[in-house]
Amino acid sequence: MTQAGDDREDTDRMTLSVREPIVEDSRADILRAAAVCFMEKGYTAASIDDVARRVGATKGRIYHHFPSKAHLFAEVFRFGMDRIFIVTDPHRNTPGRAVDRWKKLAFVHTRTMTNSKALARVVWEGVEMHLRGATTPEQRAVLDDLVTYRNSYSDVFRQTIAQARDEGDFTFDDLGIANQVMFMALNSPIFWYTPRPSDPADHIDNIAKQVVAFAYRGLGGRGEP
Amino acid sequence: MTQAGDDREDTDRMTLSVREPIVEDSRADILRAAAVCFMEKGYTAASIDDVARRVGATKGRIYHHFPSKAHLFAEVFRFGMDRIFIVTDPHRNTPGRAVDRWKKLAFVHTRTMTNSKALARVVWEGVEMHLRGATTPEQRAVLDDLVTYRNSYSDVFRQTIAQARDEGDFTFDDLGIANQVMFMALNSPIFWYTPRPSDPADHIDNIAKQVVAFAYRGLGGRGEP
DNA sequence: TTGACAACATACCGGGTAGTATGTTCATCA
DNA sequence: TGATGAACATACTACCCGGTATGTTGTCAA
Repeated sequence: MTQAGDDREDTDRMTLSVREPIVEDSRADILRAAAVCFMEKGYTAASIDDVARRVGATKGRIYHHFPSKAHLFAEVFRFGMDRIFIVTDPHRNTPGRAVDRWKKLAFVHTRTMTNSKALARVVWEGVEMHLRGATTPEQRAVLDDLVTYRNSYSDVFRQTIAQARDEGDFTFDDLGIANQVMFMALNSPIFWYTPRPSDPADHIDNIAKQVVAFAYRGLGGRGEP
Repeated sequence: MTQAGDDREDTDRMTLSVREPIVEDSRADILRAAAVCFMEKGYTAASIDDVARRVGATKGRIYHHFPSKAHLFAEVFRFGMDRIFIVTDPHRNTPGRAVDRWKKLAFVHTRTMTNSKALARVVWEGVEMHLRGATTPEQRAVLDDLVTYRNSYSDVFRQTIAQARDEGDFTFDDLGIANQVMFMALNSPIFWYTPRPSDPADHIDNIAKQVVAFAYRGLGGRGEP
């Protein structure tokens, strides 16, 4: 029941993999700072100097690790996608009814998005940039790749709710619309939730629970999740 | 039942009020172009020259009508809020159960948002800018005003769903969370819907209907809206 | 007819920013 | 120990963009 602690991590602590050379720590520091900067100001308004200032360094360090601002952004994007992929992976192919799989997927997804708000916002803006049509062709190529990545993640939910509908647990009309609205509902905390020190420990879980309940019923699920 | 046609207007046709001097047409042209530019590139990336180019003019014309980029943006913001306020106004204080009022409000809101996607996106980004903390104090003041405006609009829905809950037609836990998630669901088409010439005439209505159905059930409404 | 003003266009300036070129320091290894 | 290269910092450039200052054209009223 309580599998808490498996993907818990606050906004300021994100490590790449287990243990890597110091250079990777430096890189990770930059990625974290960049995530916050991009979240606070958006891609265009956030400057490389902003990111450098936040890690207590100068431009030189940034460009030593990343060839361009677009690449830096893309790396944060990928970093965020990796994280959300990893935490949902264990619940992707569990046996049983699809609706039960969905409940766990949705909850873990929402909790992780809310927990790592900065990364989630960068992923969001990355998708937005892709829809708008990124400027340079090189940037375009990098984003294409990542958006494909992100779409494959979306497909996991898409197939799950489709199957749940087939099994009679969900009721909705258009699958594409349902998936989009569901995602917007699940992701909504990254726009209106701001973590405060006074929040109790289970605050985010509580939010995620209510958001998932909304989406569950929105998709036509009966009873309480 | 079918009050269609009262607030229908496509994205490229928005007039200010009924009939005004030519100068106001020129201003309105700029506002329309600015809305599209801000939607396509975002506030920071969209330049005054972009807007000017879109109306087939130069910077001079823009700055003749608007004192600054921030003011131009604010005017589009206000324009969009006015529109959404106007179309929902007739359904705000109708007698009967709150849930019935909500149904009409939500549908008209969603349809209008989807119809005038550009304006809706500008309003969205305006709120975002305010949350991020706008740069200059003057810009801040203008945004404060508009966000208050937009919050008063949000309160209409907030009070409506609160009353509907009191009347036993809706079921949810936290009022604030429910309102936020509901709004995200209702507004979601402005992010994933792109109008195409091949769309049938009732396409947007159809989308709005499904989105409202999702939100209705998400709020705990029973049966079909 | 002329002055005055609206409604722009043109030309220009200054600040900020992505990106580059060039130091500088320090660890490692032959 | 000397050379090499990683990991930065510093200094600089080119460009874009918001804003301004000034020029031009048409209209309208006295």
